Amino acid sequence: MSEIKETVVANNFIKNIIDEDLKNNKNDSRVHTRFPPEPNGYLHIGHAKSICLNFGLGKEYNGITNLRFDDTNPVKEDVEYVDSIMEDVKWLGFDWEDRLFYASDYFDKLYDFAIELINLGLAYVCEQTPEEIRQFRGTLTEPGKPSPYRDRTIAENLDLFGRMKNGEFPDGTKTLRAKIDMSSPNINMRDPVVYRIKKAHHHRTGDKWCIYPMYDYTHCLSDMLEGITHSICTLEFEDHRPLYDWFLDVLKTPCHPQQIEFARLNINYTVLSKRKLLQLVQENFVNGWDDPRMPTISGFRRRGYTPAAIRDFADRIGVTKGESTVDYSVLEFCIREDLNKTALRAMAVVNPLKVTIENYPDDLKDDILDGVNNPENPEAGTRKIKFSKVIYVERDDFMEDPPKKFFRLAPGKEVRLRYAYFITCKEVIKDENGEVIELICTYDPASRGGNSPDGRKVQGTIHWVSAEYGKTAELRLYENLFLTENPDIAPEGKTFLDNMNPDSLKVIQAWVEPSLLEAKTNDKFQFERVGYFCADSKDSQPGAPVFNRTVGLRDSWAKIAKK
RNA sequence: UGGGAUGUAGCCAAAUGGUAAGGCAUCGCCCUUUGGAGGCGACAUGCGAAGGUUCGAAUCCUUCCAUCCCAGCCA
Repeated sequence: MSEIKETVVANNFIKNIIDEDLKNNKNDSRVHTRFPPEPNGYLHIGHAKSICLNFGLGKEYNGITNLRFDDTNPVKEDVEYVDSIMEDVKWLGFDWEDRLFYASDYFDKLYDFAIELINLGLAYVCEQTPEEIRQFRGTLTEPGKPSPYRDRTIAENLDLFGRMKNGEFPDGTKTLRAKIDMSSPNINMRDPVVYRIKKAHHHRTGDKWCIYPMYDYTHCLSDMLEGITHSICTLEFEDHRPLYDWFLDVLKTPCHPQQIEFARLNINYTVLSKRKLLQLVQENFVNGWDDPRMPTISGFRRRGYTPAAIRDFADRIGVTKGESTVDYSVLEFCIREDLNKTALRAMAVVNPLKVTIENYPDDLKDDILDGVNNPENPEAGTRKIKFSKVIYVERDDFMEDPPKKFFRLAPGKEVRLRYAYFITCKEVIKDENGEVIELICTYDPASRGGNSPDGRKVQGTIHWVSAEYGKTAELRLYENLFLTENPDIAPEGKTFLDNMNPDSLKVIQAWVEPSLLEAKTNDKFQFERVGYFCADSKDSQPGAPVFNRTVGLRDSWAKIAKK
């Protein structure tokens, strides 16, 4: 039985904090985290980092982790997104058990806390327009000025807030604001808005509410209500922490979760911003959120990445407070490492060149050879592959005038056809344009299986597909979606869209071993010497799979050839 | 030019006053019926800079520099 390998996660500053808390018996030595996505888009690899962190901490410290949708802005949120988020978290291998929550579950309680805030004299109903609020807020270097509505009586505030809730006022005409400090150097503390009026239909609460609480107010209280001990978020919320703490300090609450911020993930050649990903989808630069070129979890899934590879990636990149950009090669390493051990091998010729073996008998049928399914795993067994007089080999595996270290086919050179025979190139046939269209070779019948009884060595082994028994299948060859390391850097007047790679998708017909036509959706293969491929989950038909290139194989010949 | 953070190799990232882990990438060599995989080796007299404290500093102190975030009724 093969155990799921749980890599020992490296230490990080958050674990150091938790270790310290545990030593001091803080939170009764409980560890309770949460993953709090807003359902306004699909999850991407950056969220995967956060999911692995939060659920990983829960698991490692014998604690628990909630899934909570931060759904306080109905105009941006949708059930399509909540469904996809749950699917993605599950697929990554994490389980929130019975702890699926929504911030909207707490709207009643949040409303009561707002009343408490008013009664404490710490919140007021403000009637400034958004523009006025902005002007009164001051700037980074100048303090703000108090709103003229700041000193209403508690009774008046209670009345007005109740009427806001009852829908008596149009959108945007009034807000509930916390009364904190208009001259704070931290702009978040300059009387932040706590509730706004939005007569919008909410995906869960329907039309029950027309006032919705803001993030800062909602998040800390939701954490508190769930008994979260460590509330982990990204760096941009660092400035919000004083506000997070303020609500919890001022209100009567049984516990006070600790907000800890870490740096969000960046990867070169990719864009990880929900806004930009949404734009790519809406403006049809890609074919949906799960387009295999997208850095979304669903995109990686469809591309052929595995949950284990993504978890491994999250472990390798670490967790810190320093902004950083991870090299894409780390991701590729993780998926290759996983697939190398698990993917079945097969042969596929991406760019075919016809080879006729002139001394192969015309009437020889059922020349059946054995191929190893996975050299990394003997239990994967072997398969039968039919050989024939005419085959296809990779066009790149032939050079008419090869350089010194080219170990493949060339006039007069002998190579091994994987699992089959040694062949020697005798003649090169060209069309009227001088294009090579066929090779005439001879084979050595004694080298059947790939070894010659006289012990002679060949330098190269190439893959092939029988022209008689092979089939064709659609391959989708993916490249990076962006051409530049940081797609966000664009000249004046240009945007990240101008940095897109026009060749990020190439669709070709390849010759494949016949058994590949029976591939099921999501089946993963290594096409030997080519790369890892996965049967597409959407466009494959029974008997007619479409293969997505997950990642190419490392290609050290390409490096030599470049020199 | 207010406030909050961060600087360790090409890219990530450990170190908690005791003499710079590890991974990716790169470069050698070995092995190989995948130019894959695997194995072995190389890769920071140096921790943003300059001063200082100390027997001893990436870690402590001072000053400086660079980068990121914040002025939504978004999260």
